Amino acid sequence: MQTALAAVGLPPALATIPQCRTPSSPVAEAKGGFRRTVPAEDEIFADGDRAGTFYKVVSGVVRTCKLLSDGRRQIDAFHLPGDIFGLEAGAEHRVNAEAVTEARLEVYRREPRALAGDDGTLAREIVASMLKGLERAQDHMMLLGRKSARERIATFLITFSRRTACTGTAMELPMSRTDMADHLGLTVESVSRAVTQLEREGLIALPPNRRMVVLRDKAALARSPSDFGSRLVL
Amino acid sequence: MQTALAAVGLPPALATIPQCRTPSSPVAEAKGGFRRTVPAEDEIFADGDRAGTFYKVVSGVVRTCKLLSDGRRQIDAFHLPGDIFGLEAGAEHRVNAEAVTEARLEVYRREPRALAGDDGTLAREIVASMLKGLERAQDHMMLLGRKSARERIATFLITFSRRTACTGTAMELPMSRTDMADHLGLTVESVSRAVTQLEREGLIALPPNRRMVVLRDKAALARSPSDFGSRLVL
DNA sequence: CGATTCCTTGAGTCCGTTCAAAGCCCGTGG
DNA sequence: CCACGGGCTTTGAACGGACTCAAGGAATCG
Repeated sequence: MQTALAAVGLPPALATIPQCRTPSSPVAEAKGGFRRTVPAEDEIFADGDRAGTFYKVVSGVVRTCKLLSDGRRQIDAFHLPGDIFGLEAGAEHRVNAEAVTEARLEVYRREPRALAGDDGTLAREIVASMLKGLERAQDHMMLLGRKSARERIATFLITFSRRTACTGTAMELPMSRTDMADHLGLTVESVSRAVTQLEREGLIALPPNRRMVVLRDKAALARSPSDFGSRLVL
Repeated sequence: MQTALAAVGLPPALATIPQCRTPSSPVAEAKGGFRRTVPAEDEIFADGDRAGTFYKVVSGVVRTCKLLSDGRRQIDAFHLPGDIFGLEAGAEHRVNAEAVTEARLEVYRREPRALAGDDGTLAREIVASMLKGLERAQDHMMLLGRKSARERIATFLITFSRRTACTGTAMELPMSRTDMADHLGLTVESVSRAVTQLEREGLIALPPNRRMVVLRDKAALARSPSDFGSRLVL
């Protein structure tokens, strides 16, 4: 247990965190329910809601986003199975969360009581999730601030394929082009054009079903303009 | 102690974290040193370095950034006194950290030993810092993905004035225009033009010393295109 | 007081947007 | 089984905001 926490670089004692009940049954329970199933496109919580709970994705895909008063939208992240979202520093949520596909969620209460039970697994997950989220946010800020439309699509496809542990070349994109656009800081039209361009270049193939993509050359997609640092591949 | 942690919405038991020594003396110590002073523009750590330590800003300003192989740079955050930076999910740093101004830092070892001593204050700070960092990252992604140059500058000035708890209207910007550009996803020229535009509009004033700004109308600066959600001001 | 560096300004270009329309899936119902 | 309808996606043409390239100005430092 200690080693696990140490692995994410934080004190082993963190493992004592509990306070959030460990789910027991795989299906929804009476009292409040530890699980929740949300239909595609339904809201999970809204910006401004009291942040009394947070969630872990069991299956499906969730998006968290912010809106400006004039309707502009920024999807800050897509959450895949295993990901934790909805944790806030303050008392209220600061993003909207919606199901992209039908999603099964594990719900955790944020309140201080109910410490008992947990063996620290969840605590470790939470910390790891926060750090991972920050890391993804940093990468995404680089994408939003400095990459071209073509690079954004290429990076997105590669990143998503890695996150879904997609082994082959075919991959399903659960979200619409509009969602991709609002995640990548582009318009739908630009997304479409960039995707088409990658297809013409032979890096990807686009089956009739537009939610599918075939990554024909992952290496080329990944090596658009490489990052410096750790995994620098020269 | 428990209440403090609960305030950030995480289990009180987190407070038991320690593992990172609490600094004792306000000046540099022999063994490894708990404090470190870095001259302006000097590197603190680089992308790819082993992430054996993390830091808290005592005074001065620090920037963390990523680079692409072709030189494009994205500053993901400026860290002000009290902020914690350099915590990583993995074994290596994934950003570069440099001092913007001369900076005094508190250095914490990440290793699992040395649990003793801390009363949980640091643990709470770490968690709060991670959540705060994530929140700022979300806001910044909205800025990078969806806001115009003028809006980016306005948002940046307001956000920075709030973070520095700048009470009056005059504010010092410790970073160069280039740093602002690389933080806001713009070019230096665009930053300069947008700043000039805000001045012409009377929202700000620009003293001869270009590192200074006078926020003549914070309300107008803040209300560019307002966020929805929690603090919605209609 | 000169030199360097940073910041600003100008002119022209380009990428992504906007506006508009057509194409394609897919579900529905005849 | 196929025609129809609606939403999503793609494509086209023109526009515009930020970028690039290039110079000029201002402040700071030696």
